[in-house]
Amino acid sequence: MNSNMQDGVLPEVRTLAERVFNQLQDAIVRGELAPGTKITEPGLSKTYGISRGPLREAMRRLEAHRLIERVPHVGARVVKLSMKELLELFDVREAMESMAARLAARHMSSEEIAGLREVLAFHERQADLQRGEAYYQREGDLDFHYRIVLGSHNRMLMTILCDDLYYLVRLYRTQFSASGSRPQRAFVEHHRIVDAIEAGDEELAELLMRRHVSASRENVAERYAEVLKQEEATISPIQRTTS
Amino acid sequence: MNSNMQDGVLPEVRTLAERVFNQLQDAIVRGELAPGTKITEPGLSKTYGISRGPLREAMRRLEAHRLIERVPHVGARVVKLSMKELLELFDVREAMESMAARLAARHMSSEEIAGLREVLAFHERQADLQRGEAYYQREGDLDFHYRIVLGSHNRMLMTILCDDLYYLVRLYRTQFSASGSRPQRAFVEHHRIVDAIEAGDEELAELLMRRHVSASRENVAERYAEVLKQEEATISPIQRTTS
DNA sequence: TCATGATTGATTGTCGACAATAAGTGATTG
DNA sequence: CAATCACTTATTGTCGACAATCAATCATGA
Repeated sequence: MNSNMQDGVLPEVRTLAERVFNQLQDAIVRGELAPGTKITEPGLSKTYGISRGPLREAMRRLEAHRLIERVPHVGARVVKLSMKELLELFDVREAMESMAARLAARHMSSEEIAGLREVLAFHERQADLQRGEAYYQREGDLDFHYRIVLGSHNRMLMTILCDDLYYLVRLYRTQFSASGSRPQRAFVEHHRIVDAIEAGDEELAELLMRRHVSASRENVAERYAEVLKQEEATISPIQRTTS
Repeated sequence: MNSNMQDGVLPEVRTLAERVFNQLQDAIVRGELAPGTKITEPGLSKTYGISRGPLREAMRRLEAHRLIERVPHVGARVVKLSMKELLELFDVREAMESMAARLAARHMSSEEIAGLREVLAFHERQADLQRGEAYYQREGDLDFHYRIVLGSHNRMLMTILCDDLYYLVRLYRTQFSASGSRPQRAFVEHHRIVDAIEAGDEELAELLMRRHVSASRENVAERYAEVLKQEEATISPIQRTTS
């Protein structure tokens, strides 16, 4: 079962601009185009073998998805998420995904819930096999959240979260090479959330999802504080002399 | 004091595409371009006196903001919000704006809070003068929400709400010619929310904002149910014969 | 030696024309 | 008479070229 669907229906790439948009999006999210890289239209135009017209169109869409940043008459560069912006992203996710969980508890069918349980079981099995390899766990986590958003049956929520924010989440994970967040605890939380959804307990589902995202945020913030403290102790003295 | 600021700083329209984007956005939101209207590139190109290049760029941005809908090789038309989509919009707003209120309670400076109070007072004075004229009340309501979102100091939240969703809200208000929602009660709720923010009570600010948006949603849903029931009783018999 | 100014180079913004696709119209056939 | 097919027409997708703008470099002067 293909759980990595794109916007519900596969988009049927019928135009050049769309194709190069997908290619660029992938390249950015996978880290092939490093954050901060300057994007020049003639450059990409040559590498992808198309004219600047459709390319500009693709870049406009990338800008709308916040994957690149443009300045008029100057150019575009791949976004470089700061930790501040990452924490902002978590706040938005906390708000939107907890609402998604509430709506999922209201609307999800028993088939959808069964599918959700399958996703959970599948990724736990994978996690058992390859300990330490956090990659699949991360993708699995995103799959789980993805499913619940779909279960909200709210198209606007789906668009904002799945089409916009999740690409940013994946981008962050490559940029910060963020290690998987609290594996076993996350699994337990996932199960509790599904339980609440299955019971149709909107309040609880919302609350649990909220805590889940919030805990993830705190985990990141904490790790960030450590890194910052270490830099404080090592780089700072050098910086003092050079400046 | 100009409370109708756009993205914090006025955008300094430096390019044709940007200018025509703003013009089109205004035309759509004000209802000059009726919902469902087909948009043709050569047509707009002539009316605005520019070539198709920047026009396509503007249309891409409109599409990203969900103000028009495009189908490859077919064309674009102005969005026509259904009641279902409107209720979806309210759910998203409930989630995002309650989070904004929480963050506003955490971060808003006393100057910002004072400004917020001014906005409230100003619009109440206006409402006293022109009873029945719901227009200013509606704009005032949006101003209030706008300010709180800015007070969250969360740029991602600001972008999603102020740059994307609020234009949809205004579009809805022209499409459904929605009458102002519960004037005096809304005013009371606004004051309570500001009180909570000023007290730094995150939980309460969030809860009150949530109820405020939710009540607004229920008001719309109720009104919609009435309209639906009336149509059921009048149009339906005719429809039965024609079909 | 440093600051300021003009110049050059490259990149973006804009335009008009051509090719490809889809919808509407009319004619033809079962 | 209805349905299907071909054709016409309009609209979108794509391309290459020109103009406007910005950044960097180099020269000039204090």
